[in-house]
Amino acid sequence: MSTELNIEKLKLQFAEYLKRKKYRNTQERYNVLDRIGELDRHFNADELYLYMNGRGDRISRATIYSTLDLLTQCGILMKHRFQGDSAHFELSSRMPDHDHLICMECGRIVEYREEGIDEIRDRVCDRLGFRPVTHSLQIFAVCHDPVTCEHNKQD
Amino acid sequence: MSTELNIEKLKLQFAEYLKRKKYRNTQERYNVLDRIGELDRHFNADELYLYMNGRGDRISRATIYSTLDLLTQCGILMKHRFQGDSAHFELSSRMPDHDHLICMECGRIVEYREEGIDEIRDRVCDRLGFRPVTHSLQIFAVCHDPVTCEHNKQD
DNA sequence: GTTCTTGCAAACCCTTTGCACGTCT
DNA sequence: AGACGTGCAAAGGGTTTGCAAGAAC
Repeated sequence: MSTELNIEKLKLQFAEYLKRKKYRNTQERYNVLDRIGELDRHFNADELYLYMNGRGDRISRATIYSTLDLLTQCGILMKHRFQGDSAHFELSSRMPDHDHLICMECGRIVEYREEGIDEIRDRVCDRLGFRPVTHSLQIFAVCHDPVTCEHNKQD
Repeated sequence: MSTELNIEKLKLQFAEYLKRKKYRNTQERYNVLDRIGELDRHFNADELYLYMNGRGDRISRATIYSTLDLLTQCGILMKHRFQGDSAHFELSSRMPDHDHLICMECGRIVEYREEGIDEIRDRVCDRLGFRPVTHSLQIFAVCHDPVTCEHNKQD
């Protein structure tokens, strides 16, 4: 829903970033952001590559990786390293300030927001002499109901 | 200090695990655990490989990876994926229930324990219908004092 | 003696890089 | 025109795997 609408704003934000850093406005870079908006979920570089080429865009992995890097640097994307091999990305604006629960049975990733995490983060940073930037609270858990769990693998 | 002493207990725990799973008691497996105890810090597979071969053990990377996997499965080791490429390991018993702060300037990893994280974890699991197993709260921050920070890179 | 584990090297996956061509400015 | 970005394929780093030799049972 709102994700679709936000993409235009994100493209403006991206354009500003490119301009500020003196990077060029290429069609590929904006295409990548468009397609990410269509996906509307966690993805890794190769999933995006396959999705884009599958739907007719002609884009290389090199460009995908390079653009994901730019989008992460300017804060539009969040880059996560969950258990597996590849890095996962998602739009920061999709669900701001959320964390992840990973089901140890089926690997499903559930997003949640919970009060109190920021306070803990700030307390720790204060105590150790750091300035907080961001955090990642990954909860590893198993479902109470195996049926719900097993059948809801993230696609 | 106490780490050294605990290694014998961990070896017993490892032996029990191997027996239960019908895996064999090999010298290499116990050697790996011994050397991890000596390291007494975060490490990745290759650091352990180099350390062991540097001090005279003859052991292959394949065995290192395989044994790290067993030690993780039986809970003796915790496996982390920080920002970089390789997985990091550490003894669970070295500092139970701690989390990590990663300095975004120099990559240093600071361990901390903070009240309230378990409560958040349990609250989230309760709400989402999961049984909590473990968690990992990574705080990304930058130091107030660049001097303190830059000069304390984790070796 | 049989089966599992090891060591080695090759294979593998994800990601980065070098180079020639194409595109933005 | 010049500089940067792209696509392709090859290289790179971390990890896994296939296979023959060796150790545990």
